[in-house]
Amino acid sequence: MTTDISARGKLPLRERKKLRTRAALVDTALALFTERGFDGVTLDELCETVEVSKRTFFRNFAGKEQVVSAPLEAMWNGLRDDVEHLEFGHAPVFEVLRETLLATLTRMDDGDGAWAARVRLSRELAERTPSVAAHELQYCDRTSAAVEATLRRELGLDPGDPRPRLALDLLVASFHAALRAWTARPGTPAHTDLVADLRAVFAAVPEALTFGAHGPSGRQHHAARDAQDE
Amino acid sequence: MTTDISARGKLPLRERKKLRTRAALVDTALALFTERGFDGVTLDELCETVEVSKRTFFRNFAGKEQVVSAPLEAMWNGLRDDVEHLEFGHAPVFEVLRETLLATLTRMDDGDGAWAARVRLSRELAERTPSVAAHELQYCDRTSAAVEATLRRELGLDPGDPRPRLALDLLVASFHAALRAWTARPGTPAHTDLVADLRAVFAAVPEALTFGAHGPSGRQHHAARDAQDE
DNA sequence: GTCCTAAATGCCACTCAGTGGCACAAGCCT
DNA sequence: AGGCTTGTGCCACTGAGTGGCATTTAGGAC
Repeated sequence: MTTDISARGKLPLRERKKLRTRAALVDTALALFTERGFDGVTLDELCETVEVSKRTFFRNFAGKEQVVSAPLEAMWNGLRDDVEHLEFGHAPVFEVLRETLLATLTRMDDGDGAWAARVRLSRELAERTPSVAAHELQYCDRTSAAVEATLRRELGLDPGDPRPRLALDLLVASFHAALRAWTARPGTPAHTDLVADLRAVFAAVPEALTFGAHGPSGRQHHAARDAQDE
Repeated sequence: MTTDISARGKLPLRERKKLRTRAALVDTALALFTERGFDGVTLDELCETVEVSKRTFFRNFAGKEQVVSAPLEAMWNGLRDDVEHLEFGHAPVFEVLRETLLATLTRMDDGDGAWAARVRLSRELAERTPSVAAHELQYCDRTSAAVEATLRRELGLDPGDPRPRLALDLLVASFHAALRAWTARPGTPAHTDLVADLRAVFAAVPEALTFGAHGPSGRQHHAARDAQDE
């Protein structure tokens, strides 16, 4: 089977149909689950609405939870791929990863805010559905493990060195903090708001190790809130 | 119903029987799942072996995964409770949390290594069973959210301040890194080895933000390995 | 010790996510 | 157009998980 992508700039019909089915399942799931709850909608109902068989559903998604977390998984996949092509200079690895995640996140913007809208719905469902949250965390963890392996390989790091994984886990924690701040914003926050919130959280990272009950850092802990005025 | 604990230093029979049932389910599950895989043992089989009904199983555990992650959940519960009773001085919050987790972890040592043995089995199952790993991560995340709320309340922190959660997530990431190092040790590592590994990871934390591809930190990144010689 | 009540357990029927097998349909290539 | 590969739908099934309810067990009052 040859696929003449470069000549026609298009995926084969098979691939296009598959992507359309996936997208239809994601969008319909997010809408129905948001309206009636994750457990309030069976997969039979979802598949009937989209007019595919349940067997097809499971050919596209590993489980019910994954249809909800697909938008965020796409971003983590993007980060994993981006890190594969990174050039590491002398800068701290955490700094490089930070900029990479910001770039990856920025690139998820499809221009019409569709991705951001999906992520919002997905996030809200995750907050009220433990199994969805669990699935997302595990997917993220697995991606981090893959990225860690890349870092070790590219940087020639010792297998016992905990620093790469700590850096990655802090990167992920920052993203999750930004996501929480973003979904807590009033109204319908935009993609750019999420990027801004992530920047603000990154700015607060060094102080995560040093802030105290009463310290001289009081002025700076408004960083996350100030970013919302941009 | 009055329970005369202080007078006799004992839990009521009902509570004791319940704890015994729980422990039997955990130990049997860990043994059977380790031998035949998580998916290779049904709950019907597990309950028949322990001689309780499946209904009772679900009165004790929220799901099949939780019977595996129960030992670690006990530790996170301990940390959550310990943080409720913390005195915060002027030290950095991360430092206080660090010492608290070390104390909590140390206290999980029951003297005969039983808890550590359960955690090892649990950890190994989690590594080869995504749904177990997912459940653990979500439980941990939920506990972190509870601890974060305590920190905010006790320290009078702003709801938008990302630092407490970042500190907590870094604490958790450190524990997971230590757990991975510990289970990777040859032989049957002891409870004290886990404490040592956690100390070593904590020592590496500041550098997680600063290490680079080629930097002047090369000497210190053996901290995790040196701890294994203690 | 007896009796009553609260709490725990077991049994049962059931739902629904998830799986595997296989026939049929659709797309691709020559 | 024909043949082959890939994708889909149908179906039967398993096992985690749930709710209802009868029975058993433990606890407390007298």
